[in-house]
Amino acid sequence: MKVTISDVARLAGVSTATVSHTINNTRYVSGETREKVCQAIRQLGYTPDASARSFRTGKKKTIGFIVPDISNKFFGTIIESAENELSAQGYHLIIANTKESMEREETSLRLLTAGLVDGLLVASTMDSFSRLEALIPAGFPVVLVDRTFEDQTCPSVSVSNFQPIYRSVCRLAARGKRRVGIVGGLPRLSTTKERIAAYRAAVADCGLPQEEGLILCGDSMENSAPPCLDQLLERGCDAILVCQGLMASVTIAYLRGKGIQPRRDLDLVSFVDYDTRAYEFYYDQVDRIVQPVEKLGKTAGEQILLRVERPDAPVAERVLTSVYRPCGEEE
Amino acid sequence: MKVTISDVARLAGVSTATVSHTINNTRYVSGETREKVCQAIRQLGYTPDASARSFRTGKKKTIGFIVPDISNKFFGTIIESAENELSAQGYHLIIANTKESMEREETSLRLLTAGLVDGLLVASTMDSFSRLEALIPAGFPVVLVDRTFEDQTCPSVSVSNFQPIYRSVCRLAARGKRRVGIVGGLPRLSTTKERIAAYRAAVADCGLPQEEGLILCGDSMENSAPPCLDQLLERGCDAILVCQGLMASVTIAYLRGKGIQPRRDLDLVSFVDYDTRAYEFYYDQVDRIVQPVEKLGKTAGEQILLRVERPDAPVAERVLTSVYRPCGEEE
DNA sequence: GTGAAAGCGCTAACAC
DNA sequence: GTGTTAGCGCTTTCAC
Repeated sequence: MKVTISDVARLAGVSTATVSHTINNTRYVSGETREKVCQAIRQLGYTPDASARSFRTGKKKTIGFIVPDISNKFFGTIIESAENELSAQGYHLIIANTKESMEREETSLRLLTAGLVDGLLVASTMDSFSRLEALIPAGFPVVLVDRTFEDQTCPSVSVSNFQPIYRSVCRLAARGKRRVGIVGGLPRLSTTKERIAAYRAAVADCGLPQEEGLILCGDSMENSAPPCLDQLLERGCDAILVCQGLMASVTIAYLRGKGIQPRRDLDLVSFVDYDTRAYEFYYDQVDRIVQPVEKLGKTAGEQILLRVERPDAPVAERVLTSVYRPCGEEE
Repeated sequence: MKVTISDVARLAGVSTATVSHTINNTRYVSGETREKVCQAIRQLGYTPDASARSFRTGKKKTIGFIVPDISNKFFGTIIESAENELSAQGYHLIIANTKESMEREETSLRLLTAGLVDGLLVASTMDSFSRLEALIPAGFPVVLVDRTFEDQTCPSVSVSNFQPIYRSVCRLAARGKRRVGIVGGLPRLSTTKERIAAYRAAVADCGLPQEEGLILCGDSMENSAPPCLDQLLERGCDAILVCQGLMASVTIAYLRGKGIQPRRDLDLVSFVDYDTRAYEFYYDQVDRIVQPVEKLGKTAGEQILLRVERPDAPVAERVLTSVYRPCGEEE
């Protein structure tokens, strides 16, 4: 049978209150008593039951993370560093994978907010904040990760998109490129929208042709890049921006399959999920936009814990900066 | 304030028992009563509290997964398909990342088995089964994933290693390669040991030189491949097997950086985490060993649910088969 | 066909 | 410095 706190109390000859307090260091216990209790605990092999405890206290010591695609290294890395942060504070991480489906996200939101977790990290695939908000109980701690909304009312941690994209287009123009195409992720996502906006601004400012046909979107999953690339090539692009790490890796391999070599045949700007540098193919032949992925996860972890512990803390929108690293330039 | 089952009962004018039974379909409730209850639930916006429920029933509807490296796509994919399987049955997934540290695995085991989850999936980094077993309460449902132990007493789901490695060495020998090197993962892991054993057998059977210096191990993380490769090249290898997906990706990029091209300069056999085919670099120039990654995750999910629901089911060791796909051969 | 009520194991007033 | 005890919200016997 299961060993309970009363078994320990009985064996140690004290009350359950004392046992509880010794375990949790929540009021003074004399050295002698403490010893008896620890002794009894060891002897019985007692472990406090986590679900009884969280039922009683209302604290689950668990954070949920709703992710669009766990098998994508970008999110894998974010999860990893968030988990680091959380486990250091004694919290656990529950994962829900949506595969970029709004329905799946709805289900997960409903499930996780029903007393399963203390707070929620969400890299949302929703097309509007209201749809998300509707599923979150009032006052429930939530932090948006990577993807934001213009009208959001909860804190977020994301990455700056404007500057690196804008700069990269300028540099392409300076190199004499004229037909610059762009491949975005899912059109409804803030990341995609911001990146395309930055591209539009730069194209206009640099005096490049503003053709809607050079702006294409995939679905943020890996297999969506090739059809976009085919179209852009057909439309005579001499440079292409790929705005998502996974799609960018596929791009390089796909172009190679067609005998197209970066730099020689086509200038490429690609988002990289993280900075492997030397071990990456053509790392010296494509302009790269490096996102602070680890930092994103770590900050997300910090922020959600902050909100869980102090729900009335001011709502912050943290924006981390990505780095633009043109090929051939070190550091 | 929080809405409880008694609030619903009061508003509907029935007992809490009836409310509970209506929600859970656990005994007959007349259409009329059911209607009143549902009405009240809707009106109050009631959601049963998950932690109260799991406290009461002892069922958490949650499975833990102890993983060596979430940011590795191999495990990301396994997690994804396991989560699919679990969420379809109304279960959640808690992740713990060990980063191949035995201490971290110990902590996670202790934490997760203390009433947090109904069962555990473990891709263990332990050097012995006994060390793992010592931390698992008797009768606690556990399924080992990917990595097994000779003396294990719990069920496992893993991948066959012998045949593809053996065949690949034979084929290298047939192509006239003589100095075949191998790069394994962490030496203590079953996967590494099995792969090296298969390599040894094949080398002996094919009459190739049996040199211990051609057998090198990394740490199963991505940056460990290059030093091994340098050594093998120095020792004059004309073919190399890389026994781990992540290390294999790095290998290809690393060799390119050194101007070494697969097939032309060096034959390469590499584990691939999953079968992207066309979108992969040099997919047509390296022999590949494709592991059934999705299947591994799915089966792991199925197996742990089986054990959670019927703890006395026979202990099965499921071994899935990897496919050996020599370059240039379709299908 | 439905209700009353006893807990699940723990924490935290409150009492001494 | 320690003990008593009332619940947390739910499920589930047992009774009618």
